[in-house]
Amino acid sequence: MTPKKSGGPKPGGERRGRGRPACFERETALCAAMRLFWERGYDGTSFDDLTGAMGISASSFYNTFGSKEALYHEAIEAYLRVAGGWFFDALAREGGTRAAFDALMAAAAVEFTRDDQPAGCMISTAATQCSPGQVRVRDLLAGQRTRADAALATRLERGVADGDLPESTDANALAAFYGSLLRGMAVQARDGASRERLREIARIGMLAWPDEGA
Amino acid sequence: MTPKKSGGPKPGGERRGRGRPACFERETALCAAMRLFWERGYDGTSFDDLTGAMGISASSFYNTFGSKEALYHEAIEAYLRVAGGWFFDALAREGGTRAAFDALMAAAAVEFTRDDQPAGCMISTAATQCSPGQVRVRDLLAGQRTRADAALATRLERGVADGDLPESTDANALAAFYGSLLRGMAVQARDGASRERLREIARIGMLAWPDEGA
DNA sequence: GGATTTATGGAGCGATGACACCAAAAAAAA
DNA sequence: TTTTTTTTGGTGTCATCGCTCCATAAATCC
Repeated sequence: MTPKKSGGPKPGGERRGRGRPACFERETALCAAMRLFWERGYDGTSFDDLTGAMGISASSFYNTFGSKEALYHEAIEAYLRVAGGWFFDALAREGGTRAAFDALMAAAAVEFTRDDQPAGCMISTAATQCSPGQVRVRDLLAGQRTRADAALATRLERGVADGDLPESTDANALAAFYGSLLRGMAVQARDGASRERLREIARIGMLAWPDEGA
Repeated sequence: MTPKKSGGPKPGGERRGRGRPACFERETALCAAMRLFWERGYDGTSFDDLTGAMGISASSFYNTFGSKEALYHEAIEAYLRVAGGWFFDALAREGGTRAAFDALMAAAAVEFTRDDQPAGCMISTAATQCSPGQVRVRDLLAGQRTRADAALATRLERGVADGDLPESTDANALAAFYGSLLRGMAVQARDGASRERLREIARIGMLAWPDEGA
């Protein structure tokens, strides 16, 4: 255990161990799994599907990711990090609250219909119906959806505080409305709706924005 | 093979055959299957789950309904007939177009949160993500959703013709908006949202109704 | 180079999936 | 009662599921 390591002990996140190095990149494999889960859902994606798309063997899979369910957890995190950034970006953006939601809904129309990704949203439409054995996965997804709505509500509350919205605004109800609309748009996208059609839905959704006079 | 049939060949729909009568009612068993599919989805529901809930054996199942997929088709029809009537009733109701959609959205909030039924909608949230092997089921569901949106659009077009909506109204886009919102509400219901919360979402959705002045 | 450490491919496990078959049972018709 | 028709329970089949084990290959450290 003399500190004469070859290069550095752990230069960043890259592990420089002693044994044989892996012949795949963890992040790349994870993204492949994410796309597959996104496209097919949790139990629509089999072990063999996963190892095939990730380009690794069953044993590599198991001692790198632990289990299918653990991988799904990581895939969700990867989704939020890699493909779901637009959601949080729109909420964090400068400018008025209405402009933020306008941008959010417009971004959803674009992101749900990218031809380099599966249609719709990985989380919005996942595990809404499932067998008793997958109740943990369902609760995980339901929790993520609740958190998304909570993020919307937080932004709306800030809008009320900033004077962008009437004092009488029910931020939780309005957040639930926009959250519902986003999820419905995700289903439409999955069923093949065009970007323009989603953009229209988003535009109509903004007509429900609380009036100053309300 | 003498043509001396017993009495009447098929008096109505009630089959009075010669052999042993079934010890279960077809409709009752079908409804039990519908509820199970509604709660757990197509592949979240196993053969054994079904036969158990329906109270019949595997062979009775097979020669009464043909296959799991054929039963699912029948369950969808049963859903539309038994539990989905409110949708078409609201669209067919007397009065203005806006009142019809108001009633529709209010009914959705009620129907999605009945304690004598699974939460949400059997069709809205089903098979949005699935394996390649279940593409037929997915297309069936997507088709039903498309038909629902088409029904909304037809009613809206009538509204335009009746003068209830501005000539400039894009009926297809507006139908897609309300269709999306309904599906999002179904997801919320599945995640445990209360009837009052859904009622609020529906109310906000009606704020997007086209202005006469638009 | 030799020892050590780690990843890899492949075979195989028990469980469950949907479905199929068959002899026995039950009820109407003759 | 006998015949005919149909349902029924039980058992079996074949595929797939997620997962595990083990001998081997490939790197690093001494």
